[in-house]
Amino acid sequence: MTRRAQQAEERREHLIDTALHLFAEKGWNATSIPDLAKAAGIAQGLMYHYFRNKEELLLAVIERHSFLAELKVLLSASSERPARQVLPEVAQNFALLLQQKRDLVQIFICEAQKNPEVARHQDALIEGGVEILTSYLAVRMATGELRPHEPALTARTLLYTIFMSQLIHVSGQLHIPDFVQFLLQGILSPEEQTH
Amino acid sequence: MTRRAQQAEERREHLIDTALHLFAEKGWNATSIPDLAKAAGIAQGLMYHYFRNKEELLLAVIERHSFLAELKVLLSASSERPARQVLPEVAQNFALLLQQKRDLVQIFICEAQKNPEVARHQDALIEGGVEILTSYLAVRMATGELRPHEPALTARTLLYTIFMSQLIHVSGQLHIPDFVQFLLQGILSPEEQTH
Amino acid sequence: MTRRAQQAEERREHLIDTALHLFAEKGWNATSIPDLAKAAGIAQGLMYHYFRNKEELLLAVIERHSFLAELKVLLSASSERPARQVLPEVAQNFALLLQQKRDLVQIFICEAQKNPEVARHQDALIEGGVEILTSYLAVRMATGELRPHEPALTARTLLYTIFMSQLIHVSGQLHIPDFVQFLLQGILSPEEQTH
Amino acid sequence: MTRRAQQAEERREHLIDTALHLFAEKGWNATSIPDLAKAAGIAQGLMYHYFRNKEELLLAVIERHSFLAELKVLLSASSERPARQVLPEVAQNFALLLQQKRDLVQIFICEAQKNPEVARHQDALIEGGVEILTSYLAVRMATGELRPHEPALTARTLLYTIFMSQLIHVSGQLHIPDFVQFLLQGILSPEEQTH
DNA sequence: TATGAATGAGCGTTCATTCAT
DNA sequence: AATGAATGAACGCTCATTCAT
Repeated sequence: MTRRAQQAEERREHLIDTALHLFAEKGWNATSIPDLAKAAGIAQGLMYHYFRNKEELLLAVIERHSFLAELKVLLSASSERPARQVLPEVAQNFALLLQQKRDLVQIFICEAQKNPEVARHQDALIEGGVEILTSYLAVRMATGELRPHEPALTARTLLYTIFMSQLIHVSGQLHIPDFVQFLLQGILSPEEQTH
Repeated sequence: MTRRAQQAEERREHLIDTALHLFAEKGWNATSIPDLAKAAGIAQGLMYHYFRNKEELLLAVIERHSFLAELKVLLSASSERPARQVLPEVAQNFALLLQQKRDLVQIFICEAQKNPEVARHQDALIEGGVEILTSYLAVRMATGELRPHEPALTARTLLYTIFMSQLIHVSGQLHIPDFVQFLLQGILSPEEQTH
Repeated sequence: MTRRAQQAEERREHLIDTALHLFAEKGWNATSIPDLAKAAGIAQGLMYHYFRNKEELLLAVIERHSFLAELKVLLSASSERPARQVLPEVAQNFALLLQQKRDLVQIFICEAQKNPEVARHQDALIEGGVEILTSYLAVRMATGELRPHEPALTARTLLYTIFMSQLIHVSGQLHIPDFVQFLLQGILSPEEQTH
Repeated sequence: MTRRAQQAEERREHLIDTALHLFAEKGWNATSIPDLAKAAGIAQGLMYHYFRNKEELLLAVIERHSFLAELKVLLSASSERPARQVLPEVAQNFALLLQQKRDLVQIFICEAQKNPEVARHQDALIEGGVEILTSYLAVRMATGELRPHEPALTARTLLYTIFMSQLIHVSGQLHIPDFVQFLLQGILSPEEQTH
């Protein structure tokens, strides 16, 4: 890669990162190209050398910052370790990831209903997360640690609840370790339950 | 009230309802006053006879359509009836209510982060729901139907999960009766569990 | 005059007075009918029962508050009294009148160039003043108190200078008694004066 | 400076000049951006590339066309030449300057009371003129050409009167050479003058 | 690659005015 | 006489986008 191409690539990334913050803060619609150009320190026109238009920039932001990969790593718990150890970790890390990616999450939530492409990404992310967590739970069910039940339900309950608790800014708080314990009580095999 | 004033009141309501749909569909920001006026069949200028500006219209929409009252009725289950009967009903009805109020829910989620007044309304709604459901669960815990645990956790888990499942348009679906059964397994007293 | 007609007349006057202040403060153009109606405590529509439109209101204000009559009284000095007594009084009273009528003066100055009808009124006022003051000076010239000269010049100098000093808000001030003394005496040294 | 930048600069100046005329003709408030853009032959939006808003355009007009410098040159009469030669020239040139700058004068008079920044400029102009003319007169007083008096009074009388005679459109006219002669000489009969 | 001048449509909002009540 | 609902044009201004340089 030439020096020039490298610089261009950096500039592109910089634009995407700037856009991420602005889109999250004010929404895609309310973020203007002048805003963006000023925040990124470039001329307005230059935007259109890197992206066809404002919508493409939105998609680029989402693709660039989508965290499906991180989410998969995070949720790919070693199937040998017990759920009572793994789930609290997974839940906490998931909450942390959402916090780090709060900007993108906001964009997803607001823009998904208006833009089908965004909705596709959102769907892939959530279903990807559900799928991999479900697999893990299924294994733990097979080992007998967890009682027989529909593991996708557990996965959705865990992910949805934590997602919601991060999404909305409410005065009440969800204490995640307690929440996981609570979930576990429901799904552990009777012989695993110690109280 | 004169005929004139009555007609005016109806017009006002009609404007609010029109705005509800458009705001939900395209977002508050992307809904223009010309859009709105055309959809409502009035002149643009008339909007400002009824509302000081576009933001006040948003707040009027939220106040007019806020469903805290309905939510409270819905969640005010008779404390004498057992949770294993009541919770499935409550969950289903909550999901139905969210579906009916989908437009408002979308507005809440998108606009709450940009508009503190909207955030206040959203918070009141959610915490109101959590509170009342928590009370019911506490009673059922006192009767011994539910095992001792933190009832607010159950309330949040139930409401958040259903909320999320209505909020996002994903390919995977959450089957609500199964979800409630799953939750119940975790919180019923051992002697109540029949499987 | 019936009671009703009296009330209507009062209302009309009240509207004119309200308009006078608002027009002077913000200009005719920048004063809106809603502004005016609110300030006068009436409904917008009522304005149009009393005045055909906004421009007619402007003309009504000017006609109602034009002070040509007062000006004439003020400047109609007894021709028997000497100018060295009369002119200081006249100047001071003229300045006072302008101060009282500051609102109307502002309207004249700003609107005269855009509205020929207003210009007509302004012209009548100024030329009326000049004329009557000139007459007085002519008499005093005939008596020999004043040396032979073009009295209209004196009249204009006196009126214009005081008008300007009231019109503009400058940091420097004109002391009117000194100004009149100065006018009376001229500025050349006696030995320079050749006539 | 590149060709582009030069053209831009010219456009900016052209906009200012166009605005000067329109503002003077119709007033700042009554001059719309569409008016202006059409008169200048540009798109409306371009205005905002050159000026932050309509008020900044007004200030740019005033700064660009303010004639304090010209006024100072004009009034900086050689102190060695006698007032009876100099004052008529100064008065005539001042009147000519006001005529050339009629547009700006109109703007000053109308907008100064509503816009403090404009008022500041107006004050600077008038007081600047008064000051420099006063200095000259003081010198001529010191030489003995002019009798002892307050020279600022003469300066204000001369400038104010000429200003007013240019400002208002009245049927009567002020003959400037006669006016200056008159100022120089005073109006009392010699035998009435007591000093 | 990068600039920023230029466009024209569209924004939220205000307005003078009309008119049914 | 008095109201205030209703209109539609116009306002100041911002926008996404284009393009000559």
